[in-house]
Amino acid sequence: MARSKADFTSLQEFQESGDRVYLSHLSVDCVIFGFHENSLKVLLLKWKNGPWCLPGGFVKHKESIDQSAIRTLKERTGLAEIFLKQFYAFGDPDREKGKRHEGTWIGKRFVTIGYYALVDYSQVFPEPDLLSSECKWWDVDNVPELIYDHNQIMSKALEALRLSLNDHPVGYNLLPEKFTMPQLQKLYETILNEALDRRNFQKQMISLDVLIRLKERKTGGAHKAPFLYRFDKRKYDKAMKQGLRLSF
Amino acid sequence: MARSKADFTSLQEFQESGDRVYLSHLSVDCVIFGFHENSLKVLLLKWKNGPWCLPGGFVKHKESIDQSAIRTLKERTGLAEIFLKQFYAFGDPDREKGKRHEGTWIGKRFVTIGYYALVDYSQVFPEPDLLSSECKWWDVDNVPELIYDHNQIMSKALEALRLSLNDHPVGYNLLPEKFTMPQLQKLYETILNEALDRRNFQKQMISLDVLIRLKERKTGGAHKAPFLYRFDKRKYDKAMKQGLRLSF
DNA sequence: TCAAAAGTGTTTCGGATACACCCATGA
DNA sequence: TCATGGGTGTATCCGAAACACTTTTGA
Repeated sequence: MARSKADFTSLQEFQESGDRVYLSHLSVDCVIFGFHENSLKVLLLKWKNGPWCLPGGFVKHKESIDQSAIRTLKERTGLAEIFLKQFYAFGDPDREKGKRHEGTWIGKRFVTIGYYALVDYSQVFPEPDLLSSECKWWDVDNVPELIYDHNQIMSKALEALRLSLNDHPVGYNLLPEKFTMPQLQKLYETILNEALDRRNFQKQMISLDVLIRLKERKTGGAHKAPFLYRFDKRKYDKAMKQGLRLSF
Repeated sequence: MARSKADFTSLQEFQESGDRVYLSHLSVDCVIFGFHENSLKVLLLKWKNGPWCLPGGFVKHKESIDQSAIRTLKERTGLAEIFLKQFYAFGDPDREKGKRHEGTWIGKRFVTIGYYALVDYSQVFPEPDLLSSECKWWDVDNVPELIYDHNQIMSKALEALRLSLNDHPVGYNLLPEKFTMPQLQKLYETILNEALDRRNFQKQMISLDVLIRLKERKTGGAHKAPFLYRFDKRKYDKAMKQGLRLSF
């Protein structure tokens, strides 16, 4: 799939005729979550000589907003077929306070649709684009000041993710293919920001009936070797669709 | 507040220069729920010589999307300060299949943001507008075929409303100021589309701590006179903000 | 041999569910 | 007087939460 920014050869051209390729007034912002070293990360972008922001994009004339988010994600992480969820639309007229580029296409007012994504940290090689100088992971509870209302968008995404734990499993795409129960627990604890009982957690996860315990154990570490698990993709997807009833 | 359609004196003018007043490519659609005679109703609009649809509107240049939904609601029901919630954005490029007005402003592709509202049926006097010939309440499980993807939007709104019962009270704005416990129960049963135990329901509602039982009883009907209740607005609002943990 | 992590099972408790009896009212 | 709807209380059950002991491993 083509990179959206590549439709233009310069920022100036982009500012002058974004209209030709994209719907005006409408953007998509992605809160890309990853999990690494027992903490939840977000992928952020830094504008050249500017502030940090969420990776976002615009909506092409014949593209759905979902596709637009998928494309944005692909550009930034190289990943396809990952979990992506629309969570809220942000439409205050002054949400983009301090916006520059007055008079250009990009300088118009934009309503943005927020998506959050869950990706496998270890598979991602962050890359900046035409407009940005850096792209890297930040710890969710230590993000810098972001442009416009992006801090608020991120908070709302995190809140949506937390709420989703009550009726959907999480972990596929966020963890490596094989993982241990303690790893899965750390993930939940990190998202929820609270400690959980080891034994009750295990019972609850197993009762979801989306895990397969492998014969292997994770060796190498000190202490007793934990079992490895993987998700039963079919059952996992079913649970994602149907919804569960858990409580954290 | 001015009626949005009143910014133009004719449909033609509207088609030619909607741009002047509104953001292009962006609309708002409202699923307005009411409760009457033990069934859940939606307020629908009929285009002149055309199909039924959800009341919708466009977003003015200096207006938030929320304000736009509030305005739309006001136009249709005359009501202000009622409960309104954004639930999803619909952005398929071909969601408006069969769209007319090719080449005009209104004929462009629109991404629409869905809101649902809960209103007191008895306070509403539906009125059509410039573009529509009829405006009336329909039973939610008996709506006609709607334009574009509006049936889908309505379903999604209903689903969102059902889900919200799990963590938020409902009834304020949807019921008259004073109401009986059986009325409240009917409301829940209607939204959830299932029967609930009378005694357990009452216990659950009282445990929410948002109701005030009045001295009066509802007289006039046959049989034993039920108590009247009203909501404790302060506690109700708090519960709306904080969220509850119920289960239906 | 010991500290630290991981595997597993039992008890307890509270909230949800199921259920029954009495009361008021108009027909 | 009786059918219908409304008010209230209690027993039960299931799932969540609390909790303890054993096993493995490298240091």
